[in-house]
Amino acid sequence: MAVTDEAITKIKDMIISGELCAGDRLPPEKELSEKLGLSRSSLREAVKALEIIRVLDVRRGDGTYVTSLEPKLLTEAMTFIVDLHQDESILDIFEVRRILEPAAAAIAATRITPEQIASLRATMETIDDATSVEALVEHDLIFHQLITSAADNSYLASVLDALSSSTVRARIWRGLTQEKAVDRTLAEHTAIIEALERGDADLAKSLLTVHISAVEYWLRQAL
Amino acid sequence: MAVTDEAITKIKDMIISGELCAGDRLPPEKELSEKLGLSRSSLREAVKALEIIRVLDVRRGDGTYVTSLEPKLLTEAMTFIVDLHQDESILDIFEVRRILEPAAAAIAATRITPEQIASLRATMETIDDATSVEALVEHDLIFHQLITSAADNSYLASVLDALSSSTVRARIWRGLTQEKAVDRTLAEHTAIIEALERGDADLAKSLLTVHISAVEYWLRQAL
DNA sequence: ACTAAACAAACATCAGACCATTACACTGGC
DNA sequence: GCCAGTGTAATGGTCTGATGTTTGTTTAGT
Repeated sequence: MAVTDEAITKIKDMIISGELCAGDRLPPEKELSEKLGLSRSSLREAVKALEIIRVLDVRRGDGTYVTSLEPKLLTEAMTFIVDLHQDESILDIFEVRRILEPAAAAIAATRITPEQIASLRATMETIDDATSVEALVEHDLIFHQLITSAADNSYLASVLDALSSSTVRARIWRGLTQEKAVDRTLAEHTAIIEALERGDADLAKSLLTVHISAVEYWLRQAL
Repeated sequence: MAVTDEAITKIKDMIISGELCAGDRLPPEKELSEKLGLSRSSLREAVKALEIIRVLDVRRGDGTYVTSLEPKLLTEAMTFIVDLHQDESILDIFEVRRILEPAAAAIAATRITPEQIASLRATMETIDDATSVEALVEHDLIFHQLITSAADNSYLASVLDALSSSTVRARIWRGLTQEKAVDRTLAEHTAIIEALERGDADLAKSLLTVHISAVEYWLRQAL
């Protein structure tokens, strides 16, 4: 194995073993490179790789730290990869969403707070007939994120957020606008909010299944 | 933005725009670094980061290539991150698995081939009373992977594989062995195979829910 | 006590050298 | 003509050392 990959493994092991904890600061690059037995250049490659997947946080002029390692950090790394897979595979991604999002809504229905309901309603009010596609995408993003976060499971939220990255969303809403299907989609959002408010897990789940399937059906035709 | 991060973005954009396709070879490091306007060292950091998340494949003495970008490559990158999140958060991970795996089994029940059924049976026959924990983990890994792959959705398989990384599995089987719960777990595996063979999606789904919930219950007590 | 300048520590970047591996073309033998 | 072995060029892997930039801390002055 290359020295850089060894260094990646060693740093990872230091975190798994507990030698390094969330928030801890790593030794300076020079010192760490000597300890691990490689040059500073090679160590920097390892650190950069761990920074991209949000394991390390490098602060210039200060030092390098282990991130909080919260599940939400998984999103960024996953989104990066999902963004690159956008053609045929989009239907597979939707199949996973159609499993996860209704389940998330059902959980959310039992746990959602009045404040979260209010936030959902607020996102609806930012929309009218003149709203741009970009604003619709933004609304959609927040709407679905509010539901997944109401399910109170960071992993669930992270995976779902990554699977519905904004580049994918943008393409879909552009299509929905052309098909004049925006009204129907927004009406579905309203119905979902009402089901969540009544705590009707079963209805919320079914509504989400219908909601996602509708988009999936449109996509299947468009491709 | 730092030059290295710029380089990462530029390379990513080259892939999204189609300037670089799966399997394509990048220009040599020296040439690419001049084209992007940064030193070879800094470019190498960018390349290393993209290699870790399986976007690039670097072959020493040959060149650097864009990977196939298949969804299964998502697994490795995700596993790397999930491996680092192993304490309290394990229950959240199980909640996601309990949603996805029964759904995957239901889909698998309608699509599974006789060959895949035979492979599942074969994994059962490698096990007896004297089997070591390591071998049990290996069996479990293959068993669940066969089911997710029978669902014929690479994204579903990737996400599930990542969420049930082998480090997590190892801990659990060690616990099951101590609790003498190995027999019951293996019996559940057998029942799942039979449901899949009969194409009974509903039963397969329920069996998976029970199967995962049992482990989840044990975990909740153990923590 | 407060402020601002100086300092030190740490990461950012670069240039250039040399090593190790691989692919490929060439050559000789069959 | 075909194949195996060989050599070479191309390419990534690694190291060293220097310099720039940013940040946090200390210190001198008010």
